[in-house]
Amino acid sequence: MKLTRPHRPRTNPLIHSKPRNLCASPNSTPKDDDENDDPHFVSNLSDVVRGKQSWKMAFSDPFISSSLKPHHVEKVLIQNIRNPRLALRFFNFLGLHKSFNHSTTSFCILIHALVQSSLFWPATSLLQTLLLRGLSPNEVFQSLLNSFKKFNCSSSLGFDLLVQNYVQNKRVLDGVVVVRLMRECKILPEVRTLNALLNGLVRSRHFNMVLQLFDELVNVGLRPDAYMYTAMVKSLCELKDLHKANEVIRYAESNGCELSVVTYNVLIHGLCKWQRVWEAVKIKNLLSRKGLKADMVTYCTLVLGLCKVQEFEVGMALMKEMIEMGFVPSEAALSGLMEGLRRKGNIEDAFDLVNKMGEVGVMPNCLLTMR
DNA sequence: GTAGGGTTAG
Repeated sequence: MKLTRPHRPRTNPLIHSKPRNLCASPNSTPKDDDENDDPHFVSNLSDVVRGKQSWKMAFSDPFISSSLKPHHVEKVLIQNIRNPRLALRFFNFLGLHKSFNHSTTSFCILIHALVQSSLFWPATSLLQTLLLRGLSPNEVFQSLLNSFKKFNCSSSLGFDLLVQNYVQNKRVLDGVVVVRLMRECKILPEVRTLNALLNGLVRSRHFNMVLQLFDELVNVGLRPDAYMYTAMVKSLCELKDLHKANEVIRYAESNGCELSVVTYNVLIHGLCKWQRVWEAVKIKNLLSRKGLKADMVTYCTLVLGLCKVQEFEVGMALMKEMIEMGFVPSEAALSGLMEGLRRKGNIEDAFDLVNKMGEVGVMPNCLLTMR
């Protein structure tokens, strides 16, 4: 239902302060308009936004609605930047109820303002809407940067949100573009943001990109954490640069970074993948010296790695060790080993394993193949 | 938020 026109329309403060350049050609850029604008119009807009009266009422005059331009809104947002919730409500009011076509600048001002107040969810949501406009990562970054500089923002998390958004939408390479632009402007992403990006790159098998990005950021002072080192080790392993993978771990250790068993498991898996199982076993044996313990993944990875090079007896020994330590082997490791033992005709060990498993209540599916 | 098990995007 449409609200009726106010009884005293002349009290609408906006009506008295319409911008002078109503007849400006539609092609004139907002920048040209800026200088000529009646400043009262914008400040009255701000008053209305902050005031108690109904926005619907104040903006019901079609003349006002039609003379309101994105650069006016930008100014109102800036004047209310300390109150991002209010600014957002106004922004949404215009967008939802007036179908107002906001400028990219308005989006960026609000995104930064919301982030400064830790209002990340609405900031992300705004960013998503902005990205629907199909801007290039370069364009979005430049717009964010302009407002970032203009308002002397204390937090650069708006840029992080952009990178995170690209990662979530599987646009990892666009995320890389943004991180590189950030670096050029001496803005460092959060370690968590970067880790999300690096893991996205690993998932999409852009391993060389992981190495490059890591170097670029460490060179400008970023301090990697265990997660970041793990992504590096994984990438190096996939690229078969096992020596460098080892070096990265040594480097992390010498820098006092507390690695978990996961990083070592990644290296162990890499070594197994390239048939360097004995080195992998060595890594596992050195874990206790670092205050770490081999876990299920360590053992299963090694057992499968040993099967790959037909070392079923050693695989069997490790399997026993892991069962003794109370781990229940994965179906994959179990089946791999059983199948190998069976093929080699080592039925004895195979049945030994079946009995051991019976004791802990696990029966491998592959028993069906052992008839 | 990082790891293993045949598994990979665009």
